[in-house]
Parts: sequence; structure tokens; C-alpha cells
Amino acid sequence: MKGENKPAAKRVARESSDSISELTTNRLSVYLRSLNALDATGVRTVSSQALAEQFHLNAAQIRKDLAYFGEFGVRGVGYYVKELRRHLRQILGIDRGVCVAILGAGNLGLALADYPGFREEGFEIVAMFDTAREKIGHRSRAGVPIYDVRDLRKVVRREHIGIAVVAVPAGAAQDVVNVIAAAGIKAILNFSPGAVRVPEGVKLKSMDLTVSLESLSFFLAHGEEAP
Amino acid sequence: MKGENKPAAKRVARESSDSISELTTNRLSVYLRSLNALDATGVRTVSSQALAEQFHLNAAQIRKDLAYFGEFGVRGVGYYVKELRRHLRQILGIDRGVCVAILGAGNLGLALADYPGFREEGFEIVAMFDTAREKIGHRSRAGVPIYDVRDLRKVVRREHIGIAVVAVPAGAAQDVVNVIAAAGIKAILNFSPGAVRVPEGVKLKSMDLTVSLESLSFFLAHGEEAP
DNA sequence: TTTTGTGAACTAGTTCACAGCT
DNA sequence: AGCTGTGAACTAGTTCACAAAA
Repeated sequence: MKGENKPAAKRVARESSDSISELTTNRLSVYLRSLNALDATGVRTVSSQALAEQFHLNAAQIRKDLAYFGEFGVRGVGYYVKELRRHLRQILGIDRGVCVAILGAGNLGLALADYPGFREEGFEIVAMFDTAREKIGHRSRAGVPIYDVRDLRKVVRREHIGIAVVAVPAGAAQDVVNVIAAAGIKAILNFSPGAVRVPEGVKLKSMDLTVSLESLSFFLAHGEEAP
Repeated sequence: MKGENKPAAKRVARESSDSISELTTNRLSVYLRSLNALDATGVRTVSSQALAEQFHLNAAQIRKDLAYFGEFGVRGVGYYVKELRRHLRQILGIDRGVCVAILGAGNLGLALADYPGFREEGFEIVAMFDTAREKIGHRSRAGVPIYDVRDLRKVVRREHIGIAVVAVPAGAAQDVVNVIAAAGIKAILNFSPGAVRVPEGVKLKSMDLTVSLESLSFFLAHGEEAP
């Protein structure tokens, strides 16, 4: 017996979205990057097979990822590039622009603040925060203002900041994360190494540079016995 | 000289290490970070349970990760911090120092070059490469020399560079990766967005900042129905 | 005791393969 | 014809639970 209980309409708004894994959302983001490129070169439709070949992925995987959110494809044709792009931007929540703050105006923080890839995708770095007197009141080269961390809560409200990026020295990371959470921010991208705790309901994503390098180092140390 | 002990570990050198997943190697790196901290504060032994509580991990997971490489623990006691730390550094291949090059001497590249966390863990940024005349011949603030990309192969040999970090604009990424692979480097950490191909036998690890932010944005858009 | 190391059971994630739409 | 959407089968990864060691 097979299930003939078709969902009456498209799945419109998934609630309890914790059922969608982060692996899936990461891939959605990757698909979007590809659709941007396709759209820019005037391609109208694309098949899951064609997308799969770009990255080394399975076509069924792509169809499944997309099917979580609706029936965006047309059988026999594929996906309309512009339409799918629009859907993905909406699914990822970047269709209306997301305001981002960076905590830590050191080398890394300043580099991230002026990284052009963010704005292109709908993220706007609207503020940086630091504790160093000599930095507060200045701006990044591209013009992002640097505030005192003590003004975090105030600026977060005023600028509607949704995501905080942590680029402070390892020793300060947990304190800074606590301050961010206390200011009501619910999503944190952390560049500091080591274990960081966040309160329930706050999403933390860590990009640990040392972990990545060590993973590569492991590959070098073990991955090359045979030609 | 230091300890020349340690005769017998059961599994000594795993060949065909592709059986060890990247999830495992990433965790090994995280454990090492914790062991560094424990060692610094004078703690002698640690149980898998204690480690598991630091990160929100399962103790059996940790024991399994470690057991891939030998029997490092002592039943009823746990793991000796110093000894396990030494083993992990060896397993990850960072016990003898790894030389790293950065391709792209822009904001991000320069920030990475001077990031203190790398050297602390046994990585040494020995060279940067760029194509811009006005950058070549100069150094990062911390003193990393900037070479012409055309000298990559030569410098890679001279400095025994094992890992390349790609911090160039998206459009240049694939070309730069090709050049790196042609120079004989087998491990690449890529900060550019989008799909990049590497030849067989070269390990690529991508840290896509946009993907991470979009993943967080997805969480904000879907994770908070209840006010 | 305590705590490791590990087969067995379980869960999450991926791929296959095909019905069904255009 | 071509291609999506999706249950079923498969694979990878995690957790359980317990024998064995200190």
C-alpha cells in the first residue's frame, strides 16, 4: 500500500523547522550561489542533474532538499532559475536584507566588515563593537562604525541587528557571547576557537580556523600512503 | 631531551585513513583544544564523561573517536591529559609544525596571516602570495613576506609548504586553486564562495562565510515562531 | 569501585528507482 | 520524450549498554 494522502497544497510555511538539518540549509545556500551565476548569464531553466554535476552531488539529494519547501520544479523541464532563486532567497530569509553586527574590531573583524561577498547576498554589516577606547568612534575602511560594546543592546534595537559575528580573542569569546545573547540576538557566527556555550533558543555556528587547518593536517599526515 | 618513552600502542599507523570521517578529525581537534586548556591549568587526568560535558557531546562518541587510534585511556582513571595531548598532536600531524601559505594579500588574507591562534597550535604562516605589484615584496604587519604568485612553486619547495589558504576574490578562486594544485600542494583551505574543483588526491576544505550567514538567517526566519 | 573499549541497536542522511506530470 | 517528487533501500554516524581492566 502506498500513501495516497497527498498534501493538499504546497507546503507553505514549515513550522518546527528543526526537522530540516543544517546540512540541508547549507546546501540550499550553495544552490543559491549557483542560481545567481546562472541567472547572471541568462540561463532560464536548470535541472537537478545539471546542478548536481556542478558540485559533486547527487541529483535526488537536490530534489529532496528543494521538495521540503514546496514543488518548485516542472516535470520534464526542471526548475526556472529566476523563480527558484527567488524562492531560495525567501526560504533563507535574505529577501528582505539581514542586519549584521561584528564584535571585535581587530584584524579579522575589520576584514570581515569590509568583505564584499556579504552585501552582495543581502547581508548588511551595520555596526562593529569593541572595548578599546582608541577604536570606538572610528570606522572600518568601508565605513562601518565602531561602537562601545556597552552600547550593544541600544544599537541592536536601533539597527534591527539579527546576527552577530564574534571575532574577538579566544579568552573573551564566552563573555562576548553572553553579552550578545543578553542583548536579545538569536544567531551568532563565531570565529573564536574552543567551546562556547549559548542559552537555549540561540543558534551558534562556529567557524574554527584551527580545527579546519588541523583537519587538513590530518589528511596530509594520513591520507597519502598510496599514489 | 624530552620523553623518549612510549613503546606500545596497539594500532600504530592507520593506513587507508579515508575510513576516518572528517567529523571525527574535527572533533579530535576540538578535544585537543580542551586538553591544552586542562594541561595549562595543571589537570592530570580527564574522563570521557568530563570532556563530553564541556561540549555537548556523548561520552561514548569521544571514546570511539580516540579508540580509532589506540588505547589511550586507563580504565577506572580516564585519560592522562599530557599523554593524550601528545598523541592527538601526533595523530593530527602538528607535532612537527606545518608550514602554511596564504594566497591573496587582501584584507582577509592579511588578517589570517597575523591570526595568533595558528602559530599557537603548530602552524606557521611562512608566505603570502598576490598578483598586485604594489603588494609583492612587502610584508604583513607581523612580518609574513608577500611573494608573486608566479614564484609559488619555488617558494613552496623552499619553505616546505604543506597547506595553502585561499583568500582571493570569488572570481579568481578556481584559477588560484589550479595553480596551487600544480605546485604540488595537497591540502587547501578555501575562503572563497562557490563551487571549486580540485584534482584527485588534493583535499579541499571550504569555509564559506556566506553559507554560514545564510544558514543562520534560515534559523532566524524559521526557528522562532513562538514569540 | 570507576571508567574504558566496543559490539549491538538506533538515528540521521544519502542514493536508488520508479510513478506520475508536462 | 524528459524531469520532478518521493517511498524504499542503503550507508554513515551516534548512542546504548555491558564486559573487562585498573
